Amino acid sequence: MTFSEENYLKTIYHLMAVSDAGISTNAIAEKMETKASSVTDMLKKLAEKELVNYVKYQGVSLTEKGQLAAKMIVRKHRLWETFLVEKLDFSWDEVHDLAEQLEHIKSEKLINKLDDFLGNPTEDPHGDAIPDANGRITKIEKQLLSEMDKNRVGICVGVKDTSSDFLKYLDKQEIALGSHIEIIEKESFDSSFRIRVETKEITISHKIASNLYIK
Amino acid sequence: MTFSEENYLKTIYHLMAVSDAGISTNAIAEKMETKASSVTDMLKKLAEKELVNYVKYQGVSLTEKGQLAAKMIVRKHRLWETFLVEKLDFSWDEVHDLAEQLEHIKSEKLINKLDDFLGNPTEDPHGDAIPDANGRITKIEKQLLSEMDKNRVGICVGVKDTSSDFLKYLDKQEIALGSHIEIIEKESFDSSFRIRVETKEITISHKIASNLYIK
DNA sequence: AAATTGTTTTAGACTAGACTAAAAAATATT
DNA sequence: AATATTTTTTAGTCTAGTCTAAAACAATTT
Repeated sequence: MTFSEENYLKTIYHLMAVSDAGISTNAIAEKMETKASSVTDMLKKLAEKELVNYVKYQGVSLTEKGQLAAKMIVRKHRLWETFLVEKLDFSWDEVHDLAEQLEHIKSEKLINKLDDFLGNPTEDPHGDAIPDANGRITKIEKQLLSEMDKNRVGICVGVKDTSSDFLKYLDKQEIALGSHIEIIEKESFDSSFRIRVETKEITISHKIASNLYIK
Repeated sequence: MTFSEENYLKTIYHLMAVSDAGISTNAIAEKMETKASSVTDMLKKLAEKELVNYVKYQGVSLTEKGQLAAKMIVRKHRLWETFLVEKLDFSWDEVHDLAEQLEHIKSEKLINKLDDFLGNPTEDPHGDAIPDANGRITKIEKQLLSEMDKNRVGICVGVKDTSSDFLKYLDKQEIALGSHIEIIEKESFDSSFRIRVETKEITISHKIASNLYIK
């Protein structure tokens, strides 16, 4: 499988996680910052290889085979991210682009050894689940902070947006995975939140709250 | 720089280490298992980028810029090999192909952090020197076992041939980097060697002896 | 020095993956 | 239901890197 094929599979996989319906050509094109015509070409190729179900004008979905392949790419991506943060001391906002490269290294043995080396983690540094060698995923029950009620408490277990900007903002506010969070007040006017992070009280916007997962 | 460009640079670098004369198109083609015409095309491209000195029909050599680029690729290759053996517990005959992939990951920061993580090694698992971040190489004074006299003793510090077959042979004979070697006898008829490896006495062919570096 | 042999380059073709522009199909609007 | 708009596909072009076959050059032999 080529780099490009792998990137398409991964993108379709991520889009399918959001909406189960057939994924549109345009949605893929937008996410990959490419043109719809390029997507169509690739979809034909992937369909030829039985990695996607593709019917002209009706979008695609992954086949079983495609889904497994995609999960293996996600597995690699998240294991490498974990390696970079845990072992090489990168910060969580730096690792995405590197993992985008590393996820294409071809070797099952390597990734399984890396998995062992890291102690078979089930989550990456952003709180996302790492599929195991068989593609199985340990679901984490989590909730968006924005959907929680006043006075609820919990632990920050993940982020929805993983953009560098957002992650840097969290660092600045000293919000990290594992941080203890308590909802002190919800401001109905602008939907902002007054929360306590460990011992510190801060105000965060609705946008921030809707990108933080709490358990 | 593309993968392909990097592979050409690396190949030229390795060939230059053997003979300082201009490297021939054919030599490159053979080493890379490609055709001479493909090599010519690429040499033009590399010359355009001022990575090689190329004059039609007269072979190539690396420019300063090309040499540094090549060293950085070798640096990455050897650091990844070291990582695979030291941290992930691969054997020394398994790591080459993987490192061929990993050496193309683009990030200075990553490779420097990896270097630190490994404790800034100066040699890889085959005893080859690892260039530092500036391209500087710590020369190891070493000698081919085949060029040493009777009764000399030393430590195995490297291998010339790094093929999987050869390395597996060494494992079988329990010859490793750091092994204590003593030359007991040189057989003039077939140039074979009777040597002691640690406490064990064995006979090795001239071919084996001429691929082992001793200090 | 001419002829033969071997090496290197050129010319032209191919593939993967991307693109633009135009055509076709699907969806939305009146 | 007919039209307008949007989405998707097709057709054709481009680039990087490879290839084959033929031509040009270099080296060797006679």
